[in-house]
Amino acid sequence: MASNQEICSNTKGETNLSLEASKNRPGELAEMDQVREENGRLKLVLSNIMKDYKTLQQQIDNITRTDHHQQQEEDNRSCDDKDAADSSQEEDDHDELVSLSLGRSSSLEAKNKDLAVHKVIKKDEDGDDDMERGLALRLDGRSYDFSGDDEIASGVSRNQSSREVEGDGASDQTTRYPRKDSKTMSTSGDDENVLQQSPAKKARVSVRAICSGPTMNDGCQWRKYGQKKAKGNPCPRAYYRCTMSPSCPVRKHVQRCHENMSVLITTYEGTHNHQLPPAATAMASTTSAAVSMLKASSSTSTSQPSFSFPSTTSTTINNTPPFYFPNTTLSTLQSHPTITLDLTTPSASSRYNNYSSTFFPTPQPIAYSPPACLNFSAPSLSSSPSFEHWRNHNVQSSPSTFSTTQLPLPSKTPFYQPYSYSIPNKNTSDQTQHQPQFSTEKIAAATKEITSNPSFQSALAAAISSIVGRGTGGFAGSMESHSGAASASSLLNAISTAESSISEQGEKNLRFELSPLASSKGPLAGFTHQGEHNK
DNA sequence: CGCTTTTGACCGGCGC
DNA sequence: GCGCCGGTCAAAAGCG
Repeated sequence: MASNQEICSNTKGETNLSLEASKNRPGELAEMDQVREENGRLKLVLSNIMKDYKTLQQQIDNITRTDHHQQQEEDNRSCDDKDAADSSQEEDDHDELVSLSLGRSSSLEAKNKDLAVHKVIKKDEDGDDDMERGLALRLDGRSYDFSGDDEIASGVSRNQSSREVEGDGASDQTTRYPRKDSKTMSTSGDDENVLQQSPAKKARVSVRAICSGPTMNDGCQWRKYGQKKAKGNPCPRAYYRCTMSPSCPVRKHVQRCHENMSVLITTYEGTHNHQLPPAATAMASTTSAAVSMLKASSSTSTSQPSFSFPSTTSTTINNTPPFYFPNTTLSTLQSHPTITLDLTTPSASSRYNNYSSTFFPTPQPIAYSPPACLNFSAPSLSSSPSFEHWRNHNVQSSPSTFSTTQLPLPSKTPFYQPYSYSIPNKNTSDQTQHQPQFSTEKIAAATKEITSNPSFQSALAAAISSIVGRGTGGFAGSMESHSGAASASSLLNAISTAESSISEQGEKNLRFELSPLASSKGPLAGFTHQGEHNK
């Protein structure tokens, strides 16, 4: 607050000085006007930020209180009857999930989330400028995820907010991310400060994708600063740093999988501290989201040196459902929590069957649907598509299309419900009809438009990872309860980003797969895109 | 000429 | 303490 006033007074002072100067140099009047305008804008932005902050603070308080209350209830219940508590816990979880999961908006909160995300979409329909506004709204949603002390998230939010104010946030960024020389940066990057609170090292997001080029095009500008042979892989690992801002702490390293040379493993680390082009926003924000998830996971699940989704560790701790998403693994090995997205295998059934047997405390009696799959043929993308276009487009999907009726499991399996992210579900009474409406259309339309743009693959992968990761139970209920909207918005953002990315880089024959378990046990959250794009 | 890439050296963390 | 290893630096080379 004090800083707010300070800034305001400073801006006034600057304006006065500017007026003085303008007397002497009338030629600068226009410039002064600009400065004044900018000051006004900054004030507006500041007041908006403060408003948002207060709102979020209130929400965080509410969440904290609710959580505390729930915790007490659970404790009491466990004292009464353990078995009964387990079942009721499950139901409780279910109920909680209803409020947590997007699309299962039986609670007011979930409705709000849906609404928030809906806003994003609506904004996205209007073009780039509005997409930025959408990002601002997304920021609102995202902010739910993290209380003010979560700097990882705020790193993302900062990015988004800077977009929101169309570059005026740069000064803010400068304040938060003081420029450092490269020497300092190498050992204490900004995002390291961000992660200082976390006992673990920088979290990473790793993406495995089939890519013929030396790197995936993720929309960012990278400069190679090193190459080294890593142990166990004859293929050298290339190290890149983001060059879009001199102080940007983000690094990535790229390495070919020696088992399959067509597979490129890209690992991202850190959070961008600058504005990003649309094509890079999704990856940046979602990697940050994934990092946040990892951080949350590590904070709640410390007993295992390494785990993969689904993990019951966090479930046990948080009474939240374990995550079960194919081709995604979470590892805290080497003190570097890493979320890995495998976009290279259509099915990872064997792998994840193992997981299911390993991690699921009780047999899963429910026979799940076959892998959810989207299969679309896309029309040519002659003009830049919009979400309006996407939404208006009829989805040609099989009954087994990616939908909340399959993706998430039946009510008896609350485990997977957090991932029933059909975002704009307004009618909770008719989920099967309405839930998939948004997500399916959205994704389906996106797939139609999207070609085999590797950058999109990575971006969407990261987006999905963030979505998925947030439900892993690593989050406390309160966190989780708010993560869906933000994560889903990450997905949306990824899609919108892909839109722009594609329109810029138009490529052909997208096939994006995040295949689900083909087996009976998996909650099959997978979809396949097949689209064509004629430049 | 300026920017990027290459590549050997160096550094710090970690395990033994 | 030592060695291994991942990661980074920085000078040299390459490139447009």
